[in-house]
Amino acid sequence: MGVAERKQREKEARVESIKNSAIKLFTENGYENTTMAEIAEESEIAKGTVYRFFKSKAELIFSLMEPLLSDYYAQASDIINRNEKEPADITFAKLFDFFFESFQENPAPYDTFMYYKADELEPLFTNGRLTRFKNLMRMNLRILEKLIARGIEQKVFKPVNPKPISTIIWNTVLGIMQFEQNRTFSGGKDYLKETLIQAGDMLLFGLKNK
Amino acid sequence: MGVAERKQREKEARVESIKNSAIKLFTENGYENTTMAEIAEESEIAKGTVYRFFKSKAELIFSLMEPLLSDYYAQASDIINRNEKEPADITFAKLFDFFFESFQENPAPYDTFMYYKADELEPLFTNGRLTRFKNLMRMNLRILEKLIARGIEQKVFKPVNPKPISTIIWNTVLGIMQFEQNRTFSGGKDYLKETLIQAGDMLLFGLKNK
Amino acid sequence: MGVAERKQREKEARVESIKNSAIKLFTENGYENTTMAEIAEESEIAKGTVYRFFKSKAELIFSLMEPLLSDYYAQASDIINRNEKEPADITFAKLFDFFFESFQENPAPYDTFMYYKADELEPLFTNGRLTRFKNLMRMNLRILEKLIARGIEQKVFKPVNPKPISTIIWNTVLGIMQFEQNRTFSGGKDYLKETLIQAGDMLLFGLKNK
Amino acid sequence: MGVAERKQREKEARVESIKNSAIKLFTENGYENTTMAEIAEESEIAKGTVYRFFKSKAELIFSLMEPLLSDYYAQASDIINRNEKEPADITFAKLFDFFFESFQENPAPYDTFMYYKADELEPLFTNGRLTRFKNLMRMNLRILEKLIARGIEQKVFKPVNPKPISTIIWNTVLGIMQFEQNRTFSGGKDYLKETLIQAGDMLLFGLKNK
DNA sequence: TATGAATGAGGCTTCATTCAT
DNA sequence: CATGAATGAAGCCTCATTCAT
Repeated sequence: MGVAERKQREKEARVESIKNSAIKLFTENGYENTTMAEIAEESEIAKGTVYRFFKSKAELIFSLMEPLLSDYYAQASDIINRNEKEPADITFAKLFDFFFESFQENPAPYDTFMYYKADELEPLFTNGRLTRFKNLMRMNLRILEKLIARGIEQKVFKPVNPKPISTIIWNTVLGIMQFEQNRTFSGGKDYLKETLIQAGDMLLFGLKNK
Repeated sequence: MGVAERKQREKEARVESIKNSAIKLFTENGYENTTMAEIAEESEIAKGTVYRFFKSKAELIFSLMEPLLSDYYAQASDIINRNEKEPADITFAKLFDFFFESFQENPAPYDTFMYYKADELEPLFTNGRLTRFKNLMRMNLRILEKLIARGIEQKVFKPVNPKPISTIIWNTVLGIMQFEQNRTFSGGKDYLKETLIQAGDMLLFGLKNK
Repeated sequence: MGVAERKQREKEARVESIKNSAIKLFTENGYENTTMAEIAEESEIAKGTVYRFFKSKAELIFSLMEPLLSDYYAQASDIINRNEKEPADITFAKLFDFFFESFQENPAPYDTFMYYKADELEPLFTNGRLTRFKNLMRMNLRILEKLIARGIEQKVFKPVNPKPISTIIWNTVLGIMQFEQNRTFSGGKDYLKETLIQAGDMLLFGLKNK
Repeated sequence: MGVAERKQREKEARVESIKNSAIKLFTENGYENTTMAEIAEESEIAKGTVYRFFKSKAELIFSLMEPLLSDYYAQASDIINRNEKEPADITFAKLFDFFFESFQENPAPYDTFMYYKADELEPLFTNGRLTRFKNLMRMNLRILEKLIARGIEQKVFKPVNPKPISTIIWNTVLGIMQFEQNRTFSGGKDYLKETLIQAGDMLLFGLKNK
């Protein structure tokens, strides 16, 4: 007994390796321009083996995106719900920091996530997955709306409409990440960190009352 | 007399029809998930006819994206250069209004443009097209940087680094549009206009000195 | 009356022009690599007009090949039948000269003829055309066999089997022409005339008794 | 142990099978009139499988033609260089026998080779392949020229120009083979062997001094 | 009658997925 | 379980032919 555990560990290592290869290649070339053969080769395992762990290419990308949204929701709602009395701008800053840190720690999957517009997921995912995915996305928006609404109630934020504002925030961040992904435009230098922090400041500044 | 003109008009109508079908389908399903056959069918013409007007699928999407960036640059640089003495926040507001209006007038091609990250264009475009495309993108960023730098000099804007800020602005806008494109998330109601205007205000507010 | 004739002349000029363009292009690029559009453009007439004169691409190449074989047969059988008493080697030399001269006068269509192996004509031609074409080819071989048989009877030629020998002769000539067609192999210099004459001499020499 | 070997054998069998199907169909219908789907079906494998072994249709026909020319050159130059002192007519006879025997042993690929005029290869092959192919063809001609020149020096052959004569020889042989390929003309009976031997005799006879 | 735009069948090729070993 | 060869559906594009003007 120890064999089973080793097997288990090896299996997990394999899954991890496949995911990493997929993230790398999806990020570099896009979902459609990445073949399962390339992912397999990058992982140094056989094509057939990839299918042991992921029923399809769609399943594979889904398995990269789902936990990201899911975990983020768990953590974000925790931050927001745990500090109900705290001024919303402080909570907001915490939320932003959390996002930024978890991105810095493990940036790869974010790219994959950003890669897709929900519309393109439609032909890709079976109905169940698509629904789950969209729900997660909506939940993440709602929790942010909740925080903004709270800030307004606390008179910490201006009396804005929380729905569009949550969209602005969410997409400012994603847009920047997507954009900075290719040095092409920014002229080679990596401004991602600086840009994200500035964006956080600007957003918070724009929200604050007075 | 008039036959040639009518022919010309019909040809243009067809080109327009193909472009519209392409925009619709690319927006709905993405570039890779749209076939030339579908575009032809949507335009109610034969597959071969599409190729009379667009040498390839890549040529087709390029012809949707290029004029957008190109026209926008022309107009934006005009706005920015024509008002050198004007306070930058005023010019900024004009720029934003211009963007918003031209988007409202003809929103379709914007979707297609937003669809693509430059990385994905690489396998798609021949080198010449890719270079042209990237250049246009960079030019649009630069003109915005120029305006921000001017505002800083005028003490109208805070002393920020114009490079990341121009990226923030550009992507806030694009991110919102991309996102609002699917009602799914916003719950069906169209917040696009409201969101964009709010975003413009927030950005400007975040930039302004005092 | 004059108008009709001019029309007729114009029509014939057009047909001639199309044929010449076809010969040129078929020779340069092969039948499959030549499009009807190219032929039309080379002739400076519209694609549709080509179809006024030639029902199909196959009809067009057929109309280039058929008269060649047909005329050659007419002339060759005339030469052979008119000189029944003459020593066969003399007649053979006449035949060869005739071929060589008519080739020199108007070499283009020969290329087209040589271009095709009969097997490839099968998918190309309707049954009637194919039969006619093969018959012509066979008739040309038979008339040559007849001359050889006569020479043997006259003791002017060795007692060979006329069937294979007629094939050798026919194909030596065609083979050389096909080959010399591209300078590539012969190193740029045009040896066609010299080669054909030498070949005629060799063939005759090989046939002669003593 | 043995599994790898069997796999290897099976793979080779498949490649062989594809090549044979290709030869058969190219010979019967020509390169352009043969589809990859037909080749696959003839080999009783899936279309995609053909592409495991041959990157493209052009690669497939190239792989049929190249070794033929290449091997022939190797053997022919060996025969010619090994017997420098021998009378050239004897060497010539050996060369002809060798050709005839290797053709009898494995006639199929010769058909494919004969099928193409160099001009038609141009749009087909990438520059590297085309160059290699033309070089091989030229090398084969040169070695024959060398033998003829030697025979002239030895006073065994008439003082002819070796260049056109080598062309005559090469094409007499190819022409006959190409022609006899379709029974159509010869009336069903197979005269190929007889014809080739006769041709060899005639050519040698035509060359010999005295 | 001449034109050339429109048509759509069909070819080559790729690649997600299956399956025998 | 792992492997990678085999499969065949599906996409892009060409071009012979038709047809409206």
